[in-house]
Amino acid sequence: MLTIGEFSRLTHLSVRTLRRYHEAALLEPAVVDGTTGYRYYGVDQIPTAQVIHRLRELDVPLSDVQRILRTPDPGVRSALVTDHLQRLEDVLDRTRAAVVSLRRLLQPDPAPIDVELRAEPARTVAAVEAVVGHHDISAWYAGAMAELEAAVGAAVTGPPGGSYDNALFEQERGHAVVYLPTAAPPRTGRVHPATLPAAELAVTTHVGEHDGIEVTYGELGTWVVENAMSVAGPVREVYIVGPRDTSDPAAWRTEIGWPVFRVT
Amino acid sequence: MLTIGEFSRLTHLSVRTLRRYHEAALLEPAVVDGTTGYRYYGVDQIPTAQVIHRLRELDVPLSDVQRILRTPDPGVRSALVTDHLQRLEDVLDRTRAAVVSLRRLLQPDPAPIDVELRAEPARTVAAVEAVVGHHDISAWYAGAMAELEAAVGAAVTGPPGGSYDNALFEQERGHAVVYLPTAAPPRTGRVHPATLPAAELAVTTHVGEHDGIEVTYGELGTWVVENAMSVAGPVREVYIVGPRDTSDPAAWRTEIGWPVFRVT
DNA sequence: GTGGACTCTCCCCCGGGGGGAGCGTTCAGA
DNA sequence: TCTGAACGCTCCCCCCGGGGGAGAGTCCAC
Repeated sequence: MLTIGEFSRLTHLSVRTLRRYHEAALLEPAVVDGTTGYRYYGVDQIPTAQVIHRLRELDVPLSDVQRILRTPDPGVRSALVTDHLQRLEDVLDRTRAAVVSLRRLLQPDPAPIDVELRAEPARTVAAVEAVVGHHDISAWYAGAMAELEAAVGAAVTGPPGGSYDNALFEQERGHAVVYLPTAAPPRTGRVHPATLPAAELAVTTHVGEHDGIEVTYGELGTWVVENAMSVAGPVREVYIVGPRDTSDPAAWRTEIGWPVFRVT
Repeated sequence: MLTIGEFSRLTHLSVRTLRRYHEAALLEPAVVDGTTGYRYYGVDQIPTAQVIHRLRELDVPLSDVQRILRTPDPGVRSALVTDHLQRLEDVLDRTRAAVVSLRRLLQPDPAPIDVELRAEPARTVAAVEAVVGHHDISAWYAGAMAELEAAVGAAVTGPPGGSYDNALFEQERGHAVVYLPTAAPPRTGRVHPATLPAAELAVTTHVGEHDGIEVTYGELGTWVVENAMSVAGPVREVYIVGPRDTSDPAAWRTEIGWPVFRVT
């Protein structure tokens, strides 16, 4: 039996943190003295403590750590861990994107953007839609687009696009639509016909990988306001040239269209 | 002038967060109506908002964001940013280390470790010591060891080593010593003679890169307890084979010695 | 038996947000 | 010109995963 201090020295977890883990039923001392409240740990709890320590270093929430520890089947358990490692990869991607954006933002010479005002008629397309979290977008997009391409096949009549609720960016969660234009939209699985409403769009083209796209959004937003307009409705993107066309990100072209209306 | 809602849509920052940034004097609205308290933002504040957004995505604390924004000189500013990116790299390293440890911990078949009980006599070495943070250790170690090697030169009589306070791991901050053994320890810069006290050490050898070393610590700790002993004093490491000897991490050998005493 | 090290609980603090109540303001359409 | 919806305001409490410190009780070796 080890006192909490000894256990702390052996696991490199602070005494405070150990108490917290006890309270959270994450790592219960082998024995708790009923009268003094003293916690005593067993040597066999060291590996568990270490697993917790590592998982916490990977920013796995305590609740998930608990779920992982309570999973007896090692296969299932390592699947849970792998899952978190995947999430870590996603975080890494976002970090990379933020770095690219930041570099572009801190660039002293921002080239002015070309914005075109365009009246877009309503049109019906093959779409997949969902309420999705900001951070899950790219994974969701990949799945949805794959399904769309399978359903539409060669009947595609233009580049793919998407429509994204502003709430998606403001509250991390919102409605998203991705679509492929086609003459007769099928209805299979998540794919179904959908109508993009007519709108007056302020359109600009983002060149290059998606990582810096938020900066272009900002520039477009500035343009909109400076031209005495206001935004109305979800932003639209059209992937004129994308990863399906070329693997060279520098050649990618993304049209960003923000529905606007004239103020005054 | 933009209302907070409009500004929110344009910058993809939530209204709540914008108010928070105002409160923190991070991003003050261009105009605040004195009677209604309504916040109004200027179009020219969009780039600033975006910079903040990206920095926050990189987990830069608001206080540091503020410092960066208030730095007028673009050179100094980008230096601050680069600094944070460096810190990000360090986080990444720790993440990688945690992943390695985790894989080793979840391995079903942990080979038993060899532990030797050794009475180490006191000895005087050339040392550099400091109170450092857990996360700054590797950088500090690199600098200290470079200084040591420059001071001692060819008079080295054995592999380098270190002694690390337990507080370093428990409270993220503690006393650390790195040393090179030599007959006549010099006194230059941070380098000075120091005496490693005699101790009874439980010694084991960690093979491979340092990333998984915490696991070996745990195994050593288990051994210590199972052999009716208790730890006393800072842990010692001796870098028998390290990056100065070979660039192949798999060949590295690190002796870990934990001062122990027998418990009845 | 005593002193110092250790441990206990309890409360408040941090950062960076989110949810919601309750109320005031704006503005476009009737 | 009125009115109601949408929007804005402040205020309070919540989340996570810890840290600091007070004040009191406990353990153990000398």
